[in-house]
Amino acid sequence: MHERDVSPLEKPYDAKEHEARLYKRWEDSGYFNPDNLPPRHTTPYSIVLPPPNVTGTLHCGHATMLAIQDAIVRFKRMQGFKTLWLPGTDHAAIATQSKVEKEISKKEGKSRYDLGREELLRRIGIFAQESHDTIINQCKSMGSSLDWSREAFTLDETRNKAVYRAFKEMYHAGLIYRGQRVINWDPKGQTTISDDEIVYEEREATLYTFKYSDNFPITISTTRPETKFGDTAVAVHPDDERYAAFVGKTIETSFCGVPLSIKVIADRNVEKDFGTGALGVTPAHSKVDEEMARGNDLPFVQVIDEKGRMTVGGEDIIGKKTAEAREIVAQKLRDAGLMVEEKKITQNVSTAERTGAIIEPLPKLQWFVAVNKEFQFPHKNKTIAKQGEMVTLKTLMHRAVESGATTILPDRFAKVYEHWIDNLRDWCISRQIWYGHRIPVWYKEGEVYCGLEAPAGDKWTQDEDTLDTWFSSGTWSFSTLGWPNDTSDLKTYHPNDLLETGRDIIFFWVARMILMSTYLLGGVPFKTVYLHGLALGKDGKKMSKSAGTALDPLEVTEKYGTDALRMALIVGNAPGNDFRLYDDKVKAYKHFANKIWNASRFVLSNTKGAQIDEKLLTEKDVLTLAAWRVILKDITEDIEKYNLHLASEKLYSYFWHTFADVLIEQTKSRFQSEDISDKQSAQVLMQILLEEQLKALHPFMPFVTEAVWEIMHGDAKENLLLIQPWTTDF
RNA sequence: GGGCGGUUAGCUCAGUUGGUAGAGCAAUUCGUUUACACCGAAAAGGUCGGGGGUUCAAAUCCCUCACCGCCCACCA
Repeated sequence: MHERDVSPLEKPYDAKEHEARLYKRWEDSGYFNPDNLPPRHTTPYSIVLPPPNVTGTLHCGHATMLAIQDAIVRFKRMQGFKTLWLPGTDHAAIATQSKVEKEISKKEGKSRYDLGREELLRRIGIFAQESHDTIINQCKSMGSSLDWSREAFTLDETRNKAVYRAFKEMYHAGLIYRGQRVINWDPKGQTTISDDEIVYEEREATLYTFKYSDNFPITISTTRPETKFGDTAVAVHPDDERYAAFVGKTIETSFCGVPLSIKVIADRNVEKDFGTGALGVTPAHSKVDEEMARGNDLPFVQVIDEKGRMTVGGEDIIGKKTAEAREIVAQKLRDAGLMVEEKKITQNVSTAERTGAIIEPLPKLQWFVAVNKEFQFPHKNKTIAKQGEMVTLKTLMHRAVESGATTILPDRFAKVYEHWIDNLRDWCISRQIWYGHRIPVWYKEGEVYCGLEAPAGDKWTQDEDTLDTWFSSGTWSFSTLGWPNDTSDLKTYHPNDLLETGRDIIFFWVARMILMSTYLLGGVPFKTVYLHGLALGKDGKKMSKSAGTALDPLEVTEKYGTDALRMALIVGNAPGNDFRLYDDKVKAYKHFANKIWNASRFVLSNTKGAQIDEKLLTEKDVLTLAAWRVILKDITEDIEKYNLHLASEKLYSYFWHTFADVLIEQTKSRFQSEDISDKQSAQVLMQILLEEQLKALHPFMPFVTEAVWEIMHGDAKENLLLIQPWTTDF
């Protein structure tokens, strides 16, 4: 039996004295790795960490996910599950490259083209490694019980193989294709981006109403007159009698000195009441117009290049940026008496998430994932579809959730997910940046070959582009477990039991993981998706680094302790809802950590040498213990339903207001009592209650509870609170 | 335009299937009798956004309106 020394409890709880030390004890014990857990841990339970981007440091969003996931993982581990929480980081392609590029440009005035591919990648590699190290240490300081022996990186060798295999299988199935499409071009980042990487910003714009020229019978409206050099049609609503006589005709005209051949077409998407009810169709510079063009067999005329400069127009226009050209064109129209009206309107402008640049739709040859293409489901004995059944990727994504194989919490997000899939278009996966997985396709004189290495023979050149970072993170649930190799980890831990992540990346990531897993493995990637909300500042607005409203989680833990921050991130944070994080809230839980510490001191110093035997309990104390266990049962069920916000609050409330305020106060006289059996009973009761509460609190406040436990049970690794069995005597 | 969330004590938020309104923080009064002042006790504070309905009973279910926030679509 461990000889209890309560002297460390004499002063107030100081998180700094214990945290790094205890984390090391946990790590050294090996218990973060499920393979090392005691034999009672048989049934697997798995979570993968959403890999933080190697773009810098940990923010409150990371702290939130770490607090929630670690609480769940510690709970499951104590319950006796063979618990795996697998860590990793994300190379985050465009985010990382643009960050490094920005720095190089600022410090050295050089662009990526000055450095060249190899040198830029070398620099990014250094930056990524530094960020990685910082982030890993920060994850550890949050107390995260991650299995570091299985750490993964989206760009490491194993993940690289997985990405290649995914690409190859989809390529050969015709689900990845190369095609000429109007894509979202980011003129600042000089790359394509997917529809999901667009952020709409409301801005004021001028709606110009005019005619191309005097001989053209229809007046049109646009906010971008400079694109009209690329018009090949005018579209009107089929029921619009004003223009019915022109439909089907092609009119030769000109625009600011450039000849145009305009076909008048009818299309249901045109609003009769907007502007003049007629719209100039620019197939090369608008996705909507592109669709009309394909339906009506219209030619594409590109008039803007990748730098966002004009390639068509007069001397005074060619080479100008679009915004400048717009003014020149408008002035010409005014001068020629063609301008009918100029009106201010507010308009949603598409901007690039990462660079903030206004998106320029351009026709380009790019790689896409076909989400609507039918194919035969290739897997045997799967519940999501029958082998050979005709399905699309969309079908599979739908079925994952509709079938109940994956449950989304809170369930209202299931509707959001379904709606997104319905509207999904082919996913553009090629990027013109250098940091990332190079597209594994090789070309030679019209031949195309898909492979990691060039085929035998000379003159094969690899596709210059890299893959969208979400293509690789889409494989995360299984690439982290060793796929495409048939590993025992994959058999044991896939599908993951839980995916816990921010509600803002349900489309980017959750949906893509479902796509990849249902297609490549034939089943869902995880059984449950738990979406947490955003950590907001005290003002209720999104924290922003540039506005200085971002809380640095490490500064907060420095001040109040990690347990305090973890509690502040969990209590009152209902699934899916945004929540505010502020100093006072964290402070309240620092006080709670101290309360636990002091109450423990009282109990331990008054029960030295006393036995723990429930048979010694008086009738009344039996009832008190039973009342606690009713609450504990409730708490257990809350955690199992992932209602951590309820469980944590109940624990807080019981510990403080029942255990400390009532029971401890009562025992003060009982410990002095002449009635030996009553005194004994009080000692037994208080020890049991303390132990069971420490266990129950451990997932939420691992450090202070482990520190007390250590005083009670010594420092043998088998006695770590980390692996003590969850109380089940309800 | 479509959808979702929110509106509960001064502030920040809980409230699981309808059954007498809860917590933390702040503010008030009192209290340092050996766990803790990073404390305790007491009292105070709400017609649960407005209106209507269902019910013996509504913060909770239904309808409607208002305001705040978010997401999706993209009317040129």
